[in-house]
Amino acid sequence: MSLSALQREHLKESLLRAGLKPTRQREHVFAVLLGKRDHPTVEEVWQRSRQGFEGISLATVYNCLESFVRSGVVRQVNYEREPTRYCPNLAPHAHFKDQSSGRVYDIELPPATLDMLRQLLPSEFQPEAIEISFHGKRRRSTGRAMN
Amino acid sequence: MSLSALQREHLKESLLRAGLKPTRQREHVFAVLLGKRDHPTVEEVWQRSRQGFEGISLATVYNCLESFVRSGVVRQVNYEREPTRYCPNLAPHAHFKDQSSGRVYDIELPPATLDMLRQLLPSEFQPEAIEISFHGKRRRSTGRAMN
DNA sequence: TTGCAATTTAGACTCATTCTAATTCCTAAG
DNA sequence: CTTAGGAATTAGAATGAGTCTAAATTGCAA
Repeated sequence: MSLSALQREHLKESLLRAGLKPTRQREHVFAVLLGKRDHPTVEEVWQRSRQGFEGISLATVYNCLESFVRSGVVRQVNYEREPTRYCPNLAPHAHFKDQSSGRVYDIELPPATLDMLRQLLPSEFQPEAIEISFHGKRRRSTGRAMN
Repeated sequence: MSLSALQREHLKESLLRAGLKPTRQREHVFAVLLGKRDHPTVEEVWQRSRQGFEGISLATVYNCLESFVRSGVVRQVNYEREPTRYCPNLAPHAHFKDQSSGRVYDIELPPATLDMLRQLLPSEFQPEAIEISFHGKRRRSTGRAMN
């Protein structure tokens, strides 16, 4: 439930590079985010953060998450107009939302796929981000558990 | 600014298939949507609809747009948490949002691309929709105007 | 120590969207 | 031509995720 030295260092550097300070709250919220590989909403991050950080405020959790996004250590995930979710997986990936459970899964994305998508753009479009999201149903798996 | 017989028929059928009624308001709002090939917000659709339909209410515009989405004649486009936009282009396509102007462009999507994306999913995931959105900057074009 | 700028905080506020309850509209039956 | 009933429309209230504000706190550097 707490950061490794490496993770702490990574966070610190990323924040500083963005002109932000590594604070107790930010370290704690980041640890919470890494502690469970799902895609929690702000509210969920807040609930989890309060265990281990007495009295941290919702506003602070909003601020922390925004600072993570600004410093590039976390991604935002939006589905329709539901509450924004946060994702500490930095590798390029898409998202799949299972409409029965509401859960969001990461789908690995080969670099070639991104390249191919970029090629679809007329040359005057310069993409800075590509977002790919599926939604549908997830059948009972035949293989082993995932996530 | 008004529907062709074909378009009117298409709308009517689609609504009926979804168990909804073709009404004056729905026809008008649909015509407004087809009348300009951009990606208007509800508020924008409302403003446009009031010219030509005295006193149509915002709630009705919300209802109409929802009925179009439910009957499959229009797509929703969401960027971050900005107001939802609506898109009458039914061909498979991605969206590109120009962060300087705020404008959203349609990017044509070859069927092969969608197939390739579907292949990335483990077999237990059954997608019903795939959404691809770019955002970035659009340079001064070297070619002819687009849209 | 002191000063200062960033951060945290509680609570007020915003605003897109949804809900509610009353009216209006259509259609089909009598 | 009425009438009944269900859907659609409407104005306005309610919701709720997210943002803003202003005051208190923190942590660092002079």
